[in-house]
Amino acid sequence: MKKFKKLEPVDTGSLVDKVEIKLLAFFKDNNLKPGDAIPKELEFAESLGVSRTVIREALLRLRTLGLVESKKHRGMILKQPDIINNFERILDPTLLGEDTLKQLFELRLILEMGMADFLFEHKTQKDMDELEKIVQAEEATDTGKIRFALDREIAFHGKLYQMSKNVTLQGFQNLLLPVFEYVYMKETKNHDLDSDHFTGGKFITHRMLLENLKVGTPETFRNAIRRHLEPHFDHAFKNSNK
Amino acid sequence: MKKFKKLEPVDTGSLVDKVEIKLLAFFKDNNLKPGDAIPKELEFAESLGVSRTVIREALLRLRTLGLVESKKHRGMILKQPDIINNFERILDPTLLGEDTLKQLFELRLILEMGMADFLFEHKTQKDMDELEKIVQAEEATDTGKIRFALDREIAFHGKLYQMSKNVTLQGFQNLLLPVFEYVYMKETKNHDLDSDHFTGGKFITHRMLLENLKVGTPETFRNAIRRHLEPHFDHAFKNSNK
DNA sequence: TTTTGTATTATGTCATACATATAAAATGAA
DNA sequence: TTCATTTTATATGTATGACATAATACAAAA
Repeated sequence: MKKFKKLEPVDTGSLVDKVEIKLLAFFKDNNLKPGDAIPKELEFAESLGVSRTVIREALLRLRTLGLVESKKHRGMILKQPDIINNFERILDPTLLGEDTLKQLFELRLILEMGMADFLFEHKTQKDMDELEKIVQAEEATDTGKIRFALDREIAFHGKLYQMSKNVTLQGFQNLLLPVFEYVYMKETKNHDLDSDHFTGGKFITHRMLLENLKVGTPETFRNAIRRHLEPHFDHAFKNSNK
Repeated sequence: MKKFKKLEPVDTGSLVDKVEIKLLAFFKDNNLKPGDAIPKELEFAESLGVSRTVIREALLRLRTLGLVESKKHRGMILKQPDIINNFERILDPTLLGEDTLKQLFELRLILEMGMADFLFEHKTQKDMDELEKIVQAEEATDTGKIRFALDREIAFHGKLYQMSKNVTLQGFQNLLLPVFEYVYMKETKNHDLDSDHFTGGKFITHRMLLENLKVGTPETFRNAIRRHLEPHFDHAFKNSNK
């Protein structure tokens, strides 16, 4: 077979792709910041030499990602992209594959293990009081019913996320919540575990975590919550080894 | 003043919004999974009673989010949404506000603190050998130059993420990397710190982390990396208190 | 059998028109 | 002049129709 010189593949990318890149470059080059207004669709169309349709599609992508916001009928401005919000629409457990679900579940474990320092740094008395209430409420109810156990889990751990004072992290927690619920229910169903497995018995309870948060350090808290999450870690590792 | 019956506010959401919701419902109701083909634009347009323009915009959103993929000129299929990839384009530190940058930086600290268990669970000999090489390479070079210090940070910590065997987490790391670089450069510039502040001196070095990974436990490793990240935590907390 | 041509089809792009919400300008009343 | 109201200009939202183009299947030709 005769050898030919290599032939570079032609640029097959769509116009919209190119325009999107040009737009992003435009924002950067002009040092535009969130809140700044951007040119009109027709102006872009003219200066880039494409139809308004293409401009609209490129801008729509950026809008979908939250980088620009359209003030209806008045123009568009640059926006602080809200990373979290967009995920929510598509992060439906029923639309996700098993592997993705598993990874997101792991991610949640990682977040809870990692936020200890921020809890201790930012906690307030008000936070602690509220957490106390949550724990008291759950101690007052009868245990054993898995569905309620899940609700209590969410209340307690959700409060922790909130106490981190990092709204991006909180957004994440909301995002991962359906995934958590989904996997949680599957865990408890598949393996016929009683809820004690998660909230009581030999494991660290919410009460113990709360006390640790009062008198402990980030280090002691990490060790405590690690043991509290033990069954979930077990679950994550078990599946990873099959 | 005469009292009127309440007048429900009219639905002011755009057509595209509604269509997007309808499309998502369609996918769920028909139990469509990644890989399945979906109807054509014109079919949607007809059955939903709107123009092809609206259908296209709604579908474009879902494409931007990675939920559907368009096989050029052949149709569209459902896709496993690649959550991470899309955000790389817009997560440009120069386009983000200070507060978002700060939160993303914190998020990175949280991730590194939280992944210890997964490192120990999934590490392989090959991983450890590669990490050894990375550390040796950085020990062989002259220290002091901040830019190189940053490269070494990225190499070492990037490898850690990779060792977690969680690709979503790795995607996150890639996502957050520009933010990290940006904040890192600002930290070192603003406070005139020498790179020893980050890599040597009284702090935990990469070498020490590696040794810990060999003979330690998740618990000891967490404490070690916590001290390794000390200056970054300081930075995060300092800003949060002003 | 292999190659080449052709029809079909769905998305990509363009052009144009009109609807409509908003803000700014113009107008009118006090 | 000042305030309230109306008008107007404008940019996005939506609709329609057209054609280009790439992927595919299938027929025709070698």
